[in-house]
Amino acid sequence: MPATWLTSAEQTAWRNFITTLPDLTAALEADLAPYGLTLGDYEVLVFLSEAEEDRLRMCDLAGALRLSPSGLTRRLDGLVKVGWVERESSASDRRVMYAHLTRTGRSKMDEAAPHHVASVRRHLLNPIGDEGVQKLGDLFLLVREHLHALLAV
Amino acid sequence: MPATWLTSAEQTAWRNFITTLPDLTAALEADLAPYGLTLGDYEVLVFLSEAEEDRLRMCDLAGALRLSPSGLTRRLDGLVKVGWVERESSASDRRVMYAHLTRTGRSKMDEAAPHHVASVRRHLLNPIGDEGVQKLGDLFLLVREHLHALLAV
DNA sequence: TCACAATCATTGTGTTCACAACTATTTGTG
DNA sequence: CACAAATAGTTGTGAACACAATGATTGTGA
Repeated sequence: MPATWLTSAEQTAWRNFITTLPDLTAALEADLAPYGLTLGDYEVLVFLSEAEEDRLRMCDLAGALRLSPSGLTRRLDGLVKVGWVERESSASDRRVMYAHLTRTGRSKMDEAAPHHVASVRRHLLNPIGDEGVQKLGDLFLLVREHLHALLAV
Repeated sequence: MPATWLTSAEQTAWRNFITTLPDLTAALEADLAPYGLTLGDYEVLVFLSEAEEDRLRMCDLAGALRLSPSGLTRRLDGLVKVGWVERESSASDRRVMYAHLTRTGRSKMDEAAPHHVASVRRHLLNPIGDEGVQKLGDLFLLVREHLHALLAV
């Protein structure tokens, strides 16, 4: 029966988890900074680069990034300014704006991605090893499924 | 040798991890909101409640929270305003201000903590099971050690 | 056909944060 | 003892974000 407090094992697991997270993201952010990208910007480019025709509707992209509509508008402003993303209005629905990865954005991505991947590997995947990677994926898949089940209610 | 891209297992592990994190923190935040606390505020109270004499120097607290000095000042403003934390100047070193958990802050903590613990259990610990909890602690201990080794350089 | 609700993106408004500059205090050094 | 350097905390400025309101467009039902 769930007590009102954490067991010792739960305590250390939870503590290790939340205290490490800020340091991990800071390390990834720092490795990405030399390329003129934040982690948030990079996520935008990733989603666009994997989308059909290198573009996504603003609202879909906002949902994928867990970002508010205005937050996405503002973030895209920066990427548009440097020319890595452009806005395209839809022909079929003139309400929607597409965020479209430009050719230079794609090449910027190609330049930064290997270093970011190396960064992820260095700070997270290598330290936990192959077995840890497998386990990490399993664990957060379970958490993901739980949270999705909540939303469905 | 580390390739420039992730293997399939690495890919899914990493994706599961980063896509789940925002949802997890949002769920924890939502469960804490009814008690008038943000996750950040709660962290402040936790550190203070575990400290010697329920108080910490501002700079130590900022370091523990990975917060800038100004960020901590602002965050404390809110907690001071509702009377859960108070500022105390040190007798021995007149530069330092202590953040001190008040009696009402302590009781607020006692009220909210069980629910927050239940929230952590519900959204993270239960879905991954006892074995998962153990593994989670192990994994992030390794990451933590790696990151700390970096800082030492 | 027309009105009305729903949807999509943008533009204000306020909050929170980090970075930099500043004041106050302590410590180290000649 | 005096003065420079370091440390602690606060205040100002700017960036990034969420929420609410607005403008624009679509589609649905009378």
